[in-house]
This record gives sequence, structure tokens and C-alpha cells, in this order.
Amino acid sequence: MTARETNPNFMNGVPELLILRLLQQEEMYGYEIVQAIRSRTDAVIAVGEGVVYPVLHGLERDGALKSRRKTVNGRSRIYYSVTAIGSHRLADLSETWTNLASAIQKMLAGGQHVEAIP
Amino acid sequence: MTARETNPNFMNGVPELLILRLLQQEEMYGYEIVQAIRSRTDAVIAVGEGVVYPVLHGLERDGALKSRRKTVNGRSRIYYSVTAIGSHRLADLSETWTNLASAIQKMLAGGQHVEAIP
DNA sequence: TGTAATGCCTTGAACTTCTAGGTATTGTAA
DNA sequence: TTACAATACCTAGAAGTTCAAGGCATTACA
Repeated sequence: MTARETNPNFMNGVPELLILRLLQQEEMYGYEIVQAIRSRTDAVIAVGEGVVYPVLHGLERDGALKSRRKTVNGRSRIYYSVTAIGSHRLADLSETWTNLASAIQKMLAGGQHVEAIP
Repeated sequence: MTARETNPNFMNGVPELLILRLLQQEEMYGYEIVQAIRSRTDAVIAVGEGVVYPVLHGLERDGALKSRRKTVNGRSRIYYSVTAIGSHRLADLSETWTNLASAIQKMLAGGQHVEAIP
């Protein structure tokens, strides 16, 4: 019930959704994902590495992501990409999110509950 | 990271937002709020009493809501309504939500990141 | 008489995110 | 050369929410 400094509280499940979405477009590594989310949302959403890495590991454990190690410019990176399971999961999450956002939008906008039209 | 049965995970802060929004339109009591959310969202969002009552108490503690006891048909109800603080809080939450939903929508829809137009 | 609905409430578990650290390498500025 | 920022990985603990599952009491209805 207390104000938060960074992302004020509507974040549940959002990191997972965004990460899956990004990785569906192209394989990326953790540190890159952190910055991609920040830049592509104009810093509206900013998740730290402490959020991204655990989600990546969890998704890989569940078989939704697969990873490969790659060294670029002497830096070792772990690139993640979406599996069939992950793709399905993204579809589910995406639909759920859309339904939820739509429902909330209606309540915020219209507000008055539905009256029978005579 | 596990699938949930009811509201699959995007719910953080949403109950508080919806409750404030409902109470801004008209004073309501807890049990009524539970059903109002369910019915006005066509059961897309369904929060239990175990969610609503703690939120109501927390908001009242913070001065965002005020309550009055009223007996109707021999039933004792506690009606809540929004204070000035609550109204301000609703405005903040509402804007935050809109920004967030908009940012996510862009990532889900467009997807490809912004290229410089030649 | 008994069951469902109304109306209030709390506890404990489960899950996330967040903060704040730690490690190591590369590039750059002083 | 030295120090610092950026890159790149990671974890542990705290904090905050929602959720499930119950309890209590009254009214309506079968």
C-alpha cells in the first residue's frame, strides 16, 4: 500500500511478458534485454538486472527459452531464444494481458455500469 | 513462475485502482465491490473478499477512503467513499496505469524497434 | 430444518518484484 | 598507471501483493 520509487506496482507478470516478446523477435542476452525494455518504452518501464536474470532462468527451466553461449569482442554473452513452449506461453500471456487491459480501460473510461437499453 | 487458477498474475495494484474508481462514482460496501468488479468486467477480473477488505482497510488507514456504518434491511453495511486524498491517488494510479498499458501495447503490437527514417 | 445468500473479517502461503550487493573484463579519462 | 565507467553475469534478503481457505452472524428460502 506504500508508494514505490521505480515501477509503481502494476508490474506483476509484465517482465516475463516483455522478455518473451523481445526474444521472439530476436535472440538477446540479459544485459541487452534490460536496456531494450528501458529504451523501447521510453523509460516508462525500467526493470533491473535483478529482475531479468531470475526470470530468464525460470523460463529456461520451464523449457520456454533455450540459451547458447557466445563470445563477442572478448565478452562472454548468453543469448536466449524462444522455444515452441515459450511461443505458446507468450501467446497465452499476451491474450490475458489484452483482455485485462481492455477490461480495466472500460472501467476507467466509461465507468457507469451497463443499463438496459429500452 | 507457475500458472495460477484465477487472475493470472497481472494483478498487482489493479484491485486498488478499480476500488478507488468504483468508489469515486458512488459509495459502496465491500461485498458489493466484489460483485461489481466481477460483473462490470464480465468476470475477466475476479477478486475475492480476501483481497478487497484488506485494500479497503489500507486505503482508509491512509486517509484515501472514509467509511460510515449503515443498516439496511437488518444488515449492517460499511459504506466507503473517496476523500480528496483518495481522489488524488486515483488520478495518479490512473495515469500510471494508462502509461504502462500504452507502453506494453506498443511493444506487443509494433514490436520492431524504431529505425531512423532515411 | 437446513441450505444458500448476504456481509464482515483474518491468517498463512505463495509469488513477484525490488534493492543492494558481488564478481570479472574491457575501454577510457586523468 | 591509475581510477572509473560500462559491459556482463549472478544471488540473497526484504518487501509487498494477491490468493485460498477458513470463521462468524444474520436473513431468505426451500
